[in-house]
Amino acid sequence: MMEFKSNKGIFQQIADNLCDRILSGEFKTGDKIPSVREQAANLGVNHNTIMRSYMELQQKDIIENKRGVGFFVKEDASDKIMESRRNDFFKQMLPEFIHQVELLKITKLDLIQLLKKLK
Amino acid sequence: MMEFKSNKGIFQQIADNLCDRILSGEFKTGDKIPSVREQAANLGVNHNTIMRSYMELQQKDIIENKRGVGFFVKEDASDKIMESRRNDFFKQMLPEFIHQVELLKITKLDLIQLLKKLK
Amino acid sequence: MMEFKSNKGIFQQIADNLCDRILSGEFKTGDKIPSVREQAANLGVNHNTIMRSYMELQQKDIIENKRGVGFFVKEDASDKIMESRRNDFFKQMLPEFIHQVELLKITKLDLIQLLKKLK
Amino acid sequence: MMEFKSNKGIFQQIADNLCDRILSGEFKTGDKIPSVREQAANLGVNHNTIMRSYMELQQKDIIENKRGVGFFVKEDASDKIMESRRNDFFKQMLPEFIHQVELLKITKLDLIQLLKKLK
DNA sequence: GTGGTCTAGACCACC
DNA sequence: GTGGTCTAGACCACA
Repeated sequence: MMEFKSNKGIFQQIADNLCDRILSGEFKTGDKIPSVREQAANLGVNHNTIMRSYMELQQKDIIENKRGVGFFVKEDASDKIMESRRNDFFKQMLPEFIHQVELLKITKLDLIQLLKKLK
Repeated sequence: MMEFKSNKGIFQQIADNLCDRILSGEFKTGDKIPSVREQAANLGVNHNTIMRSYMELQQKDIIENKRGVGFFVKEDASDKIMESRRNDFFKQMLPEFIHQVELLKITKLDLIQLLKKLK
Repeated sequence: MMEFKSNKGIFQQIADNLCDRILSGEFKTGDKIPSVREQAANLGVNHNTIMRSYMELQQKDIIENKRGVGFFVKEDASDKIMESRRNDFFKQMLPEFIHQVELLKITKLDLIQLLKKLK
Repeated sequence: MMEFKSNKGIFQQIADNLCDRILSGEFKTGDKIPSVREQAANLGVNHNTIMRSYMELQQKDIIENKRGVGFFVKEDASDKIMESRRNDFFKQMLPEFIHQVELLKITKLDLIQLLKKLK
């Protein structure tokens, strides 16, 4: 089973979670990831939902399918994941973050203080 | 016209945008904001969508409706907006931001450099 | 209703068919194509199947979605379709064709005769 | 090892490949073809898949099984393959080919040029 | 056993 | 009204 947030699609969260596990080293290049239906059972989710996650990751060249055998982690999967996340961060999160900081009139110093504390 | 992001509802983005303009001082207490239909034409959006934005803001006590006349900015609107944004920022955005920074292995120094440049 | 071949996925055939109709000029840039559920009813197919067709075409930049309104033909859709088909032809069909011709020991002259007759 | 296309079954491609080699004269009437397990190792494929290829060819009277010894090329195998291919070519490939050529608006002259170059 | 596709039907957010 | 997601369950081809 797995807990799902309501703001993102379940299939997205499953894909993200798998990426996390690849980044953490749990799955490495060439490793077989859980089969669609096995994963569906694990997470208590319909197999179509898993399928969609896997298709998405396949399109992003993170996993590949060996017919009749299963899905496997592709070479450089970690790099691709990191790159994609970096992209999201710099193009979406960071600008919004800056925008909010400015609107809230949080000064540069305040912000740096804030970040120091929290890390 | 206005560009809309795909991750948030259009009505949300319109409401947010109006709040931004209130915070910036473009609209002050007692000012009339654009009529629903005018706004709809400006933004190239169905008027029902504008209506929903305005209703949302009315519920948050940021604007009020004078029937047959239009919507007007309420007293202390800026404060209410700021308070709500602060809340969102510290409870949602900041934690997520920190999380991403850590995942991407962006160092404290990198981050501070980044923020200095961009502001 | 629509007749489907068994060798290709239904969703593929539906996407292809829509492309054909774009190429034929039935749908032009900016036109709204039938809504997912309307199309589903038209073709006697589940709406998920139509959805998949449309998603595929959206990814290929042939159609786009206006939220809450429907799917619309994008600019240069015809060009993109033609390019994609050309690609398929030269990278898949033509080589296989040549291969078969050689195996069957059909001479250049025979072949040209054949093509002249049939066109 | 061998590269497999995704549009046809692997077992099909293996059978086709073997036929190609028979046509080319690499295997003649009475020759023993590679054993199932040897072939499986060569192609990096499950032996069941090879088995299915061989069964298919056996049914078409192209090879035969001598129990405990192996599979052997039958008499007139080449002729049977050729006949079957001719059939496929004229009933399926050629019409589709013509259809695509017309869709892509490739002129008769272009086509002939193309075929001259490639052969 | 593996993926892949399709259906029927539900529920949701958004316009 | 529009798309978008999910479920449950079925069926198929392929390895």
